[in-house]
Amino acid sequence: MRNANKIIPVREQIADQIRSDIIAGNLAPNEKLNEQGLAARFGVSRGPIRDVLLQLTKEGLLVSKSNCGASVNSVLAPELQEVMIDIRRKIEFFAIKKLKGHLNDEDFAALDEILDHLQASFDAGDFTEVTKADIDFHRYLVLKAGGDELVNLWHPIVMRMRLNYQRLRQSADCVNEHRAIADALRNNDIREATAALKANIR
Amino acid sequence: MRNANKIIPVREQIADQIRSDIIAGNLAPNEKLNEQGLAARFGVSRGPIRDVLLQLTKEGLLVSKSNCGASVNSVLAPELQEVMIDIRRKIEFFAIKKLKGHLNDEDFAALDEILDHLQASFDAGDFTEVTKADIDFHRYLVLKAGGDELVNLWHPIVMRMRLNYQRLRQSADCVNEHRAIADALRNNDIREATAALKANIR
DNA sequence: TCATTGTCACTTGTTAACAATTAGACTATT
DNA sequence: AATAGTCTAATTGTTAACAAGTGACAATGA
Repeated sequence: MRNANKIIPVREQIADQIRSDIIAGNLAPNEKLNEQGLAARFGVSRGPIRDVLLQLTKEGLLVSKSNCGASVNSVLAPELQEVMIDIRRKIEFFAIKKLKGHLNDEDFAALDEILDHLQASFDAGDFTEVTKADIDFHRYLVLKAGGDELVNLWHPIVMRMRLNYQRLRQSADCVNEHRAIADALRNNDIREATAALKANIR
Repeated sequence: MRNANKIIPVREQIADQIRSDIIAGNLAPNEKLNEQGLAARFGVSRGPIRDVLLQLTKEGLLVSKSNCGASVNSVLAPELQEVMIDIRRKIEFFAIKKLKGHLNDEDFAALDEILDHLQASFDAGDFTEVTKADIDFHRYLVLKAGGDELVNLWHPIVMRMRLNYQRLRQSADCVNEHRAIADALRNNDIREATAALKANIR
């Protein structure tokens, strides 16, 4: 049983919020982020804000030039996008291969919960939440297979990809694709799971 | 012609120094880093130090728990090490494929300079410098092919790999392997360059 | 007119003091 | 003696003031 009421540091909460804003499109590419503006918005001083901007810059969501502040990164060149997709597939293929036969009922319950949330968000038309649930689903598998270490490598890639197709492909297939992955995992059918993942990550 | 005397921000200099310390083994895995100790050492306040620790944590060199500080990360599980190698090869293969026919004399001069430095450092027995030159060589190609964007993805992986085989494989082959890569690129022989890279990245 | 220089508001970088949290030692109790 | 509880010192998290850098615009001079 994992810790139920986990504590989330201030800096993580702010980072999540800004990530959401970028995914939701509230912050357009090349838009500049003002430190004291953000500080006022979140009711903290500039210190933690600076921490967050540094983190998001390291993740590739922002770009920052010395003495000039941080702004939202623009889309990747198509060729780099391809490389990112390749790498992300490699990581997640590794994850499901490693997890074959090691997922228990608790894991599937957690995945189902995420899928339900995904479905509900999609029905409600809340595409920001759809994206978050989508990411949560994949993160669960990556975390289980490779721990924080692998998540730290994987996460920036996903966020960078998300930045690219802003809200382009939020079709109804999204839910089905993830259900297909979960079902294949439940059946221990790695070939099918890999195929489903490959179809989903693009 | 690119800017000759480029300015390096304080925070980058400190980060580089700490990275070197970790690579050189002056900072052992699990060793804790004290903020005000580092602040005193570099003659700055704790602010910039915190920035650096955050950065290095995002790079995977350090791990930090809330309110408990940062410490040097330990080695990767072998299976994750394999994944890292795969990903790094993917990135660098992409780089040389893209660079085929696009490297000019200036590029080769820069690579030769790095190789000379590598050779000299190896002869002098300065293995920390050898490692840096090694990384510089690869970084040059990755940067040229994919820009900062790709370097940002690639760099943490390399550093994380370095953390693993501390100073294990600093054989004389190191120089030769890199010369082989440079020569193959000069001859526009991608097959050979890829093979040489594959032999070098392991 | 055009280029150069100086000024000014604004933003980021840095610092030092303060608040909150932790780890370790010490004591008291069973 | 072992354990629980409390205290203290050390460390991290946060804040607000100060220093330094940037970009835009006006003034100056050829």
